Amino acid sequence: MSETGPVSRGERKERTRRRLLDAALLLSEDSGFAALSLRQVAKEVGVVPTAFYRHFSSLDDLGLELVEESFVSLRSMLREVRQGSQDIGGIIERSVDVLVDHAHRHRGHFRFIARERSAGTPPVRQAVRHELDLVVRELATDVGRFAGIENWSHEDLRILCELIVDAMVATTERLLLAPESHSDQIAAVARRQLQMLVVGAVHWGTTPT
Amino acid sequence: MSETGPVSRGERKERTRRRLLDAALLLSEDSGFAALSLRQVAKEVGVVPTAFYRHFSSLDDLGLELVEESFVSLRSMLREVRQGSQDIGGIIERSVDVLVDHAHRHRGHFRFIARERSAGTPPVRQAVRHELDLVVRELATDVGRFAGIENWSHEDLRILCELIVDAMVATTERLLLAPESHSDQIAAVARRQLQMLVVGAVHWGTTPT
DNA sequence: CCTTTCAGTGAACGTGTGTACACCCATAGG
DNA sequence: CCTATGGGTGTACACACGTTCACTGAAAGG
Repeated sequence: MSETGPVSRGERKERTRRRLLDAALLLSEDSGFAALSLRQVAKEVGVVPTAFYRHFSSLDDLGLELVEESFVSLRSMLREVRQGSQDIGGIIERSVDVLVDHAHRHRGHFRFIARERSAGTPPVRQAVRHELDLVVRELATDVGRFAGIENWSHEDLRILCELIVDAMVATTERLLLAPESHSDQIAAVARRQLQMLVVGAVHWGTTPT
Repeated sequence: MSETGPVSRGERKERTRRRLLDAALLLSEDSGFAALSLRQVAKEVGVVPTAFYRHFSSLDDLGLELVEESFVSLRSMLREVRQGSQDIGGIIERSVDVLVDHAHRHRGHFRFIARERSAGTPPVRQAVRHELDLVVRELATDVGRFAGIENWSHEDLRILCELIVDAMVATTERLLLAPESHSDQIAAVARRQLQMLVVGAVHWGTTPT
């Protein structure tokens, strides 16, 4: 718990940069990144407004950095999900558990993605949507390995994964906007929704629509 | 096309009120409702800032009004969806067509719902989420009438409809953030996603998970 | 040791913000 | 016709905003 003071100049700079990023993430919780001011962020860090420019050329610049950071968190979650049991029931169980865990541990990042995907200043929004698109693709290659799915068209696979990602983003929002005591119930709903999606996928192509 | 000038005092007031609501909706397109100022809205309407208070006690007050308006649009869409063909394939086709149509005709309202559901000032966000919850419930009573579903638990029905609504909100965002020329492709994806969900629903309970 | 680098300072600018207040004057209503 | 109502105006305030500029002083580096 000892506050190890930074030593070198570079370390000091990095430290302030971090604090700016963290402050921006924290302050945008309430009303979103677009309703954020450079001066608020600087004040929160305890630094004069002009010092901000030593680290970022604009708030949007900082925002894009937050997008990258947030998706590092998101991808670390995906990695943790991948290394697990192989039967479908177990994967769903595990995935939702990991989602709940990561959503709370990286609350700021996950909330940021869910929020700025639709709101936020245009460049930030666009960056988030682009990254989410990549995540959908990655998920598609993972999901494509499952039994009974190998012969799906690339397109159908992407469509299914888009559905999954949208549902999980919505779940994340619910998790982070409700009191933490509701987490178990929200997780139970998410599990059931994934199960429904899996049932749909398993019977896809075998059922006349 | 004739600009019928208002006559009575009440009509004049209502007209200005409308213009304020419309201006707020328009200006919040870019960066969201939370990043909006009273003065911007007043200037857009061509009225002095203090005149705003003759109609709303605060921006949030106006925002809550926009929530109500937006869900009037949303519900008019649901009504239009309901009065249609009865076979499942037809319903999906019709639903997506109506969604695309309404999303473009009431662009502001639909974008507002999708955006402020996760961003936006807390009271507005909360109002949108509450209304969406009601819509999920309404949809559940509709969907519950279908063959092969009558014996579902109330809970499973709600969970399925939450999935559907989340998917359709995500679709709406895609529709309104992409150029209108992509609408057909996005609609095709939405149809396929609804089909997958229906397949899942039809086989729900008959498949061991 | 002496110079250079550079994260952070502090004052200043023009502009935008919410809100208070006294005012105007066309319409509504007796 | 004469009064009262109430949208809308104009001015004013204290404060927040982004950005500029010249500056300081401690660490880096030859």
